[in-house]
Amino acid sequence: MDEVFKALADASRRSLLDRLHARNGQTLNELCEGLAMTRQAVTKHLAILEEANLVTTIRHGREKLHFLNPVPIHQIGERWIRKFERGKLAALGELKRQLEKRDE
Amino acid sequence: MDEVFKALADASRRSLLDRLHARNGQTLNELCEGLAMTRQAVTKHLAILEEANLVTTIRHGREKLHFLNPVPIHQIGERWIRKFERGKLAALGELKRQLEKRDE
DNA sequence: TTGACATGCAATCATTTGGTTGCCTATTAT
DNA sequence: ATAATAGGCAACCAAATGATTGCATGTCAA
Repeated sequence: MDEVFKALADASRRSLLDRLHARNGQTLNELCEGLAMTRQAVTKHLAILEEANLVTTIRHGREKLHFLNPVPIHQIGERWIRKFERGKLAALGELKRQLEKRDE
Repeated sequence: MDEVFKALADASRRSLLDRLHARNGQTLNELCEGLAMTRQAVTKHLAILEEANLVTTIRHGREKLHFLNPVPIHQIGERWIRKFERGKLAALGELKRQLEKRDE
């Protein structure tokens, strides 16, 4: 879980996920196109995404195809974000009450 | 958005949010209790959470009360995670297809 | 088979990050 | 008044991070 959060913390990596979401199964060079980064930098980002299981790859000859794995993202939503949504209204209510109390 | 992702990337900060979720409106010292970190380290984490608008504070005499703001978390869920859930089945399907193609 | 293409590996570098220590200020309680 | 309490500020430090460059390897096509 921590690895996923860490992987998602970088805007370049989130944009790589966006690219794969737009078109899945791209090669490293395709993913590099138009980015203000060297290929090696992209390689490192992809390695981190792969480590976090957000991206799966398969070699196809001399090419490496990258596929988005949406499962960990879904899990963040289910296991983490949802927890905070339950207490959401209560939290805001309590905050509002305290803010008003400030003027007493 | 980037600030929120960055703020959530650290396990200590997520655990501070957990603590506030368990009991909202805690002081700095309360949030420090039982943590293997100095008060100043916690202060810095809270500053980052506050900067990302995940935590709101109000001074109450010499105490500073910390409140969880669940809105940015909710936005991550709505604006970011949901996007990937829509393509979820398609993505997994395409991955499966490619994996099978590997053996050709 | 040999040159071009796709990717991998390793060393290096600057910056950011997470943390510490030491001291200072403001507020409350005795 | 003064001591204790709650928090703030600043300098400093080690380690992690994001990125680069240079070279190596593996694969395909002419």
